[in-house]
Amino acid sequence: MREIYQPAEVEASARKLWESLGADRAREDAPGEKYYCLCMLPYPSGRLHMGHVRNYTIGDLITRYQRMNGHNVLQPMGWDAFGLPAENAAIKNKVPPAKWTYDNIDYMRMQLKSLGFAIDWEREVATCHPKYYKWNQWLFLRMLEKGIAYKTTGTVNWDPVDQTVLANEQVIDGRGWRTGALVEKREIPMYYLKITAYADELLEALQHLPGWPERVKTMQENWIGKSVGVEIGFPHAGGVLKVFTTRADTLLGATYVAVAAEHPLAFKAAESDAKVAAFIEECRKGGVTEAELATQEKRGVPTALTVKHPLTGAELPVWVANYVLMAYGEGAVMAVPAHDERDHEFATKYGLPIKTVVRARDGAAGEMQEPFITKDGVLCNSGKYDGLGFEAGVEAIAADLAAKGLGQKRVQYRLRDWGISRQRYWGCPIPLIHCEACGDVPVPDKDLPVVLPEDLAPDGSGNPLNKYKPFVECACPKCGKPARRETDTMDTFVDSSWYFMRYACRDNDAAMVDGRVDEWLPVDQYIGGIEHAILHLLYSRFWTKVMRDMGLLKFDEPFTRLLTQGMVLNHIFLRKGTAGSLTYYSPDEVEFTHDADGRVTGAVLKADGKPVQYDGMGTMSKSKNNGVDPQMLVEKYGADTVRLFMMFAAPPELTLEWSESGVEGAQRFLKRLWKAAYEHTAAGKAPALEPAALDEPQQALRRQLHETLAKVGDDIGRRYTFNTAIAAVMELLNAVTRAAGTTPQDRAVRQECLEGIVLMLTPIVPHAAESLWQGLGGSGSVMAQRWPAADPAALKRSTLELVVQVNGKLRGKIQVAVDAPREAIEKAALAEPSVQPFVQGKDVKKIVVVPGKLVNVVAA
RNA sequence: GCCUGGGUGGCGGAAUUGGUAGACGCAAGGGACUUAAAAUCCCUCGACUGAAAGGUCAUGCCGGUUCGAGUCCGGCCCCGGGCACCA
Repeated sequence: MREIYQPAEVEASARKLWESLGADRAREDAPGEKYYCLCMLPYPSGRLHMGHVRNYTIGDLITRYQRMNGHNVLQPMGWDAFGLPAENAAIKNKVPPAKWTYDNIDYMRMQLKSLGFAIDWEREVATCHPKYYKWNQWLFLRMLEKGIAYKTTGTVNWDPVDQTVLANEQVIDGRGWRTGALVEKREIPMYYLKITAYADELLEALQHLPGWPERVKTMQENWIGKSVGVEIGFPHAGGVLKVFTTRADTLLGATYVAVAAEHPLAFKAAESDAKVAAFIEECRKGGVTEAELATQEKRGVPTALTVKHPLTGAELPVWVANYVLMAYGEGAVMAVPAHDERDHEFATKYGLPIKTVVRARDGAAGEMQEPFITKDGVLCNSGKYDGLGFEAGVEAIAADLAAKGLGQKRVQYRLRDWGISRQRYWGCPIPLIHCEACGDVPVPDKDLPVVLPEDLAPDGSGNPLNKYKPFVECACPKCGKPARRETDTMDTFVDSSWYFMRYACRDNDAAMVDGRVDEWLPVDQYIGGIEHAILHLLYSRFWTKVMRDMGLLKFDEPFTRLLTQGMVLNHIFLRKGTAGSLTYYSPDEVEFTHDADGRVTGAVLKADGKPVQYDGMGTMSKSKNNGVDPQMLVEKYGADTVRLFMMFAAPPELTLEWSESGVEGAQRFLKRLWKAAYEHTAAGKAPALEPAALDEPQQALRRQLHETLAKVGDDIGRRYTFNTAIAAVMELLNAVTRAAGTTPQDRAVRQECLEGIVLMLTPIVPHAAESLWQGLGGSGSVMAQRWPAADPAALKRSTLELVVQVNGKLRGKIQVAVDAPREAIEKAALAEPSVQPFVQGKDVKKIVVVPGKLVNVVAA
């Protein structure tokens, strides 16, 4: 081996070796149990950023670790290649999205290769490729046949100036991003997938995913939002108004009902009431996001309509209110101001009656403050229901309602069906044809894929497919008459809901999936950003179950274990344009300004010296222009240093604020390791290790090696705390460097230590490990080596150190035999000179002994 | 607003099941080597106090449980992530 560590040379030769060995190819017939290690596929935004490096380094680390443990590992890679940023780039640079996307893929593939990830590139998939998205279309048609896909209307953001639908991201402070026009809600026809039909299974199956983080399961559980309640009918002149409530017990406290602005009753009221009509119109302003709806001021208008209380027959006024969401339940609520926070706020604001029907239990502590929302009370002012608790109250009232045909218990989910229609060009075409005579006609399977023309360039004013006759104009597959092709494309979440299956059978043009999918899947380890905790992961789970029910595959859940990587954050700087548009500036185009005391006062753009707005920390992304390209670092330090630094910076699940400081430390460590190995091998071949012949310091060093092997195996294999694994290896190297002995057994122990260090680091810094392994005299590629196991014999020790506390404060340490009895430990602790002053003259009340850890003397 | 995480030295972080707070690394300061610089090596490095040994305080804030709390409980503050058309 060379005297000096030269990353560029080391990395090039390692990659050449691995390529010649075909080391990264995954073969179905290779020995070892299969292990599918998958990272979320990147959007080809142009360049990798540090979030990608973190994600894929974790995946590569696990891949290589599992290979060393004898598994036959598949690690593929692909491109989530449809989506909005390509259209934005097209508008800005006048390049067709396809060219922009394919160029980006080429560059980013090169970047991934330069980082040395052990990816099987022969399985690469790009979702914008017709051979891929053909199967989106094929499965969509199967879903249509089964009624899982259906058509109805949905609400979108409408830019009245550009006459186009806007993504939520394109709505800034309620205005269109390009026109600055106030955005409106608009109802348009869309295709939906019936994910709600799987709500129960999606919820229940979370119980059987022990390899998923609790927080992700909790988030999905709350997202699905199962609630058990009662659907209650309020009769009125034109029929019955249905509401859903989980608090049917409070029905006698209902003093009005409120409906959403999009509710049929609201429209009916508006026919003869200009104020109601104006309010509905007012509610149409603004965007459609839940965050926007939930934070707006609660407002409403009364209508002339009333409904009858289903039990008392009393007339209750109907209000139209913006806090009632059409998308949840029935789009209408019974309002019980005394026992619901939102109803209370609304009733107080508009002077509506508040009737208390729940009081605290007799003898229960706590004051009765309004609104009294606890379920732990008893009914009052409710006639025959007085005295009942929550559950008994619900049961009794539900039974009486059922008898009248005005109520039934049912389950309500917060989860809504998945709208997949997008009024956008750069996506997978929805395979339908609209015929005046035959209606919506599915494209026959033989005509799939419906290929997206790749040379169109959007200009921001809507989907260019609409104006492109060769695409739009077609013959009806049923009657042959001229017809119009659907120009909406699919949500890109469709593309990413099954890509991990296609890696197993990418070469099969005759079927979406084949038997190899059941061989490789489910994914053993999935790794990706926490931002996908709900949507992507839920859609993939749903999609898998749909395919299972169609007999296309045999598993129920796509991802057995999930590691949610923390976001890599960076500063965000922006300027607001005249029409409300935002321009984001990269942190390296910007400088913070400071006052005389060094405090940050603001930031200016280097180019013009004028202020920019600081928008806090946020995820590295194309849209915020705050991604850091790893390429400079890779070129300067090499891939291994970048990988090591990234893994050492923090545990994988933690959010990370980007900082480059520490990269040099990672490089320094590799140089130190290289130097230690070089100096060791330069002195000739080390003799064989004779464990029985070791002196005390040699034994201690060897024990540290084996303790480190045990810890690092646990940190990587079980805990997934790669930072502490690296720290332990650093400590070991420090100990090896300090032990300067040159006897044959000193050299033998050092050889064992260095080999262990190199093997432990192989998953993290594979290129350097390859050279070091060869240098230390190892045979074959380090890629073929097994993960080193700790030798129990080397771990044995005869004494250990216990901490002595007095009243919980550290006062001393004692050495005791491993098998020392409790009495001896207590005696030694009390006799310890540094402990003496704190117990002298005091009454020792109790001595707590935690075996192997500490002694705590309780004295007063 | 709702759901879900996080907050520990100058900085990234460690402390795995309630048991030594600050491992490992960065930055900084001092020293060695060098004509010099870089690189490398050695030492110091939470705050206050003390000549030292040591002592006291300290894990966002307030309170609680416990022999013992960064870790558990209650209440707040701040910062991320998601909220269904960014991916």
